[in-house]
Amino acid sequence: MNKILVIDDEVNISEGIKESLVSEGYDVEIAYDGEEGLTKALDNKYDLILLDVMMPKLDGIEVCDRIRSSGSQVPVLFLTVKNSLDDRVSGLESGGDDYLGKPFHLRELLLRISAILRRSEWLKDDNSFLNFGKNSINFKTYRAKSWEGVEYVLTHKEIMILKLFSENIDTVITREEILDKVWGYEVFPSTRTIDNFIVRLRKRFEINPESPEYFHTVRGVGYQFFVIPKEDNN
Amino acid sequence: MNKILVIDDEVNISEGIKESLVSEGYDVEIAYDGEEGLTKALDNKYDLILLDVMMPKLDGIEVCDRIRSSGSQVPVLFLTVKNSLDDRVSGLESGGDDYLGKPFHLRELLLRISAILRRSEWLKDDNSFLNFGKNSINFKTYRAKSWEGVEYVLTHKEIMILKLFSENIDTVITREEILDKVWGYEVFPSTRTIDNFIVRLRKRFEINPESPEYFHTVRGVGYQFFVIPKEDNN
DNA sequence: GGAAAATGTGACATTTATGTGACAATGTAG
DNA sequence: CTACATTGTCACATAAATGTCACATTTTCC
Repeated sequence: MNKILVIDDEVNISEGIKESLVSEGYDVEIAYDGEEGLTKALDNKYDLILLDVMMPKLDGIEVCDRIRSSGSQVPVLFLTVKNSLDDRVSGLESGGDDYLGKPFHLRELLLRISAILRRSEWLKDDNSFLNFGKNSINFKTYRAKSWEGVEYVLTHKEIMILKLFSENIDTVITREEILDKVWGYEVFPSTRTIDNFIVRLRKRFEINPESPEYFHTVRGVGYQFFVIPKEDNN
Repeated sequence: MNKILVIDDEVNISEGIKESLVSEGYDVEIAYDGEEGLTKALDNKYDLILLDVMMPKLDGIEVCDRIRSSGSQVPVLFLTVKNSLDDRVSGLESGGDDYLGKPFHLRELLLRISAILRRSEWLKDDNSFLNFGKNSINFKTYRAKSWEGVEYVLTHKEIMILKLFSENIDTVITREEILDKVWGYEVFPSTRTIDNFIVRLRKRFEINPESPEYFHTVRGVGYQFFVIPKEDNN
């Protein structure tokens, strides 16, 4: 069950939200000011934080900054009053967080929450390893060891692409699907970008990048990843 | 072809969306207010509904709720204006809906639509295989095994044509239909091209390409594909 | 605030799936 | 049986897709 922390000093709002979320099956806790919220958030046990921007003591932006500087990557959805949306919020928004202007449709809130959780769920699964040939990838630590024994620390996008491949071994994946899953809907890099990431992966993990064994091109469509099963030489 | 219903009272927006979607190969209808939209939606013949939240007469949330309470599970993608007012707490039930804030990038809209349709297609039926005689085609991996045990990696067009056949077994398909479905509306190769693809398919999958068992010519019209059911030799 | 890393873009080289046309074979109408 | 239209088949041309690199831009981290 997904755990959500609501940080909002307006009791009727936070209680209302809690009630709705609970009835949707979420596990919800409330904090009534920034300090309390920050303390709870640092427990690091939530899947999502709903954060009011305007609060006494410690405002939402500040709370978020501190959460981030503690190293936590938990998604934060800001609740802002219309027109008080200051620039700092929109800046943060692009960093993976989202915001919703108050007052809002409850339904819209629910939709956003489920969208955010759906996305963050993706990297969380514990299929944390991928081995192909003599290469191995650890999705939790972002580390990889290539066939020639070189250790790499992979970047976020590299890991995401590998993760997508690892979940769709053998399947032809279109560039569009890769964009959807890895980049999301709101950014539109050119499809050449994908090709470039493939090039990098090949350089690292293919013995002959020119005639790939694992990362195959499917002309006119996208890419396809096979794992050639390890031979058991017992 | 996927049918999409657009419900939006802003004519320039809905027309614009329609135009783009049509050029992407979707079949689109528009409703200009909630009531009309609801009526059409209840026909239950759409694969996806794009629904503006703010509309006269009957707002989007209400329309969606009524669609849901009619028992329909059609995916609904809301188009919401960020910061929109109206804090009415509505009946809520998130049936796999998504939302998109206006104004939005056209490309983002298209991506979401194709993602949603892909998802619901997936649920429908797993048409990822085709077997005829001793041949087998895997549409996910683009691989095929012929009757004589040869493995082929098929190209995109080959797969698309086979897919078309597999969805229209026993039906005579005209060359024009093949062009529409496989090549789309914006390219016009000569119809001889199709014949060539048929030749290739026959070479690969027919025991006697000269007297085909599966890929039949229908003179003056097009082609027709049968699957001769596998004999169970118990 | 600046350096380093990550990501994105565009130009150019390379590859190849697709498309074309010539000609052969085949079916069909009269 | 003949003539004409349609389709089969092949070899080859080519436009479009991808590979590749160097550099631009953005983000991250001290």
